Amino acid sequence: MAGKGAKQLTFDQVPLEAASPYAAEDADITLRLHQALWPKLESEPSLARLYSELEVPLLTVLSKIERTGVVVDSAMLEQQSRELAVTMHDLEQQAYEIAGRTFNLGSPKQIGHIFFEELELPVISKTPKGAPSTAESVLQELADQGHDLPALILQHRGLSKLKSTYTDKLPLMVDRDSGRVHTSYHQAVAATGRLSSSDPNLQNIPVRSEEGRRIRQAFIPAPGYRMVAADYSQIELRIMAHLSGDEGLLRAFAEGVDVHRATAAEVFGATSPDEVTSDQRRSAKAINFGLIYGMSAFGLAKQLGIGRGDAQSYVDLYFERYPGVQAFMDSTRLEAHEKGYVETVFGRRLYLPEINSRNGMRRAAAERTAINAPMQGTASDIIKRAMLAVSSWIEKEQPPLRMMMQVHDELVFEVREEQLEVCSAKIRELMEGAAELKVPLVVDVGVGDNWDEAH
DNA sequence: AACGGCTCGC
DNA sequence: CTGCGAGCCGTTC
Repeated sequence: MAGKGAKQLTFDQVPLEAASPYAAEDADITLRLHQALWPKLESEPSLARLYSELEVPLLTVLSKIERTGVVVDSAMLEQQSRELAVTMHDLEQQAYEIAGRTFNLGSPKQIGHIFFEELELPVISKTPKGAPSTAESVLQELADQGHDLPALILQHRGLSKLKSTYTDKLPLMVDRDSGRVHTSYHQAVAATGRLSSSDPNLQNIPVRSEEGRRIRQAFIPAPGYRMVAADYSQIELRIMAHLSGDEGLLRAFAEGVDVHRATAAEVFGATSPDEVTSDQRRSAKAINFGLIYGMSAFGLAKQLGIGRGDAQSYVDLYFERYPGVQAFMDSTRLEAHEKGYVETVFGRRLYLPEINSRNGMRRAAAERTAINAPMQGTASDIIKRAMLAVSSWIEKEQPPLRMMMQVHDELVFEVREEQLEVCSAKIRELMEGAAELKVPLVVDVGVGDNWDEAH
């Protein structure tokens, strides 16, 4: 969208809109893109195809999604802002009482001074610059030790984030003409091939906390429509199964079992998945996610709040049970070192200039990226293919719906009530068929009167 | 304006 | 010492 304020857009973020007042400008940008990129792509067939058959067609689809926008109930958010202000003021007064003076609850520096100088609380960890950290995990630990002030600040921070970023800001971003909010999607920002979203970012709307989900309740369909959210189930783990070819993991997905539960049964030696405790499942889930991110045993220990030795034995046991995953990780690292890049299933490349760095930290970071990028990037390729398929169907059949948002593994639509069933089924079919992997792709489709309910 | 610290999402 | 983003506020220059 034109007319942004102070914030500077990078070249990659310049929104392209077909059939807009900027059509001539857009055509010029597209031409310059071709001139800049094509010479680097044409010699490599997979890159050339990703560009001309995926990214370029997607441009038009994204442009339409941006222009469509989504209805946000401003009155509901403004009411939430007022309620948050009251609660936050309450928390502030309580905090001043405990601290014995007033201070800015939004200032990590002032909090650090009060905690570690005045109240002499223990320093749990430090920021990269050496200051005592007051991050969420630190406040949580201090709160668990029975300190009241960290608990208050924790609560205050959560509410402050919701208010300043979402409930205050989103109503200001509703377009006067359309009455909807219109994000911008960027195709060439994230190194892995993901889209990013800004002004407003619709890819980080809260969902995990109860208060957060109230914000999603303000995202509503147009009158006569219902909200439909379709998201890929465990897509990155499925891609890990595909890329590694690990038999145990392939079998788990082929049988359609709860994969975290299956992992827990394997790693913790339960005789059947039914015996897995909720704690074991939670640990297995952390291991699975950690693998996708290239996490070390140290990181897993921190995540689970267990000893380093215990975490290492979990990881060892995991690789013993899923040897294909171990081999995949090793060969991915090797490939990254030898070629200087890694690839997705569709041949999208991520170059890793620091993979052979003499700086151990940088090299390790590049190795983690090498592990993660093929999975994150393949998932991005797949949902982009799905968006093209859905878009082609929309153009051909003109179903009564609008594609409104993409959130990495999820597509959100508003669909006329009369055609809800048939449209949902078609969306599921097109998304599940967007790629043929060694495991099935599974899409969960939810329907509701707002984005929260559709999950 | 730039940066650090933090927190929201997948 | 787990990957990829956007964006807020406070602080510093």
